[in-house]
Amino acid sequence: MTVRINAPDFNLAATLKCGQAFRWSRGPDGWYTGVVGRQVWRLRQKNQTLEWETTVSHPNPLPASGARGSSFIPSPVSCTGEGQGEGEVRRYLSLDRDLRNIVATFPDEPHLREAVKRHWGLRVLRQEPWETLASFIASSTKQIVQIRQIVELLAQRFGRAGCPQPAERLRRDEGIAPYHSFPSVDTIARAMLPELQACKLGFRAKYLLAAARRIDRGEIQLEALPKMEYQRALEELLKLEGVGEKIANCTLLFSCGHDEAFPVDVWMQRALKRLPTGTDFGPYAGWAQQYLFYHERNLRLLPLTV
DNA sequence: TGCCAGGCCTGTC
DNA sequence: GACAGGCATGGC
Repeated sequence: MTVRINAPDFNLAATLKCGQAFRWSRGPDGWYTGVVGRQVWRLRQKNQTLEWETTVSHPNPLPASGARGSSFIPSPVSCTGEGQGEGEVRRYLSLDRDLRNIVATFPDEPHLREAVKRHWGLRVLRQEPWETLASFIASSTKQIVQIRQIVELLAQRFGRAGCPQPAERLRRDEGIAPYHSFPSVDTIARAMLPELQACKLGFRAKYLLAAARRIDRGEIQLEALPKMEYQRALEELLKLEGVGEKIANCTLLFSCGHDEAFPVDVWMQRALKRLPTGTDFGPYAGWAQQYLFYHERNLRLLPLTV
């Protein structure tokens, strides 16, 4: 079943390709396929209408071959939107936010105006905090294509096998692997370092493992971050080895609703040189940042491949 | 083949 | 406090 959602002021492609999420792929039919939680989602935009399809996880999970932990296996008729509300999609894509009001708070600078104009409709996602944190721990001095590869390897090795869409389910019999959810905190916490290193994490493997173990022990409570003041939430994440301000701010912005979080990487350093020193980006600095980041990438003829 | 990548840690000054 | 070097690995 395809659910149709009214989505004004929204740009699906920019939102999924702008470097805040690593698990979305665009098919030749224009559908974007990704894994959100334990579901496979398909999204397609036609003007102001967003089309959404999803799977439903099986009520009695079975182990997946090669994957650690229990699996979620599709029921034979699972590839529908039945039982799912569009509210979940609207929340994930921040369609419940008023983009015009957000952009109205941006500083009136020509370069930022141009970035917003070119990529109008880009929205900051509300992803799952652990997946976001882990993905950005893996991102350190990695190209985005490599981050996507690492995240996929982690999911295949430690995640739960999920439901491919109908057409692909047919091809699965020909050797197409199923989709996998991102591995849980406790699954990574129980992993051995060489297992993580085998996912091409390199020196980042020890940081991911240490973070998972501390979170699993309850020393850092990710679920509390969205409710904390921004500065307090930042300090919590900075307690983790291998997590500096850049990774912490990515986590707070892309998964915890802290709109003021402002990650600065090498691309943002370049973008900021185009703006007056000390520019105040306001309460939605993170949203402005994401427009600037994506615009900078495109100016360098490096549109993010999804 | 060399440079660089959505960084961070550590040692040195 | 500022800065440089090291860290793993692969795309370009």
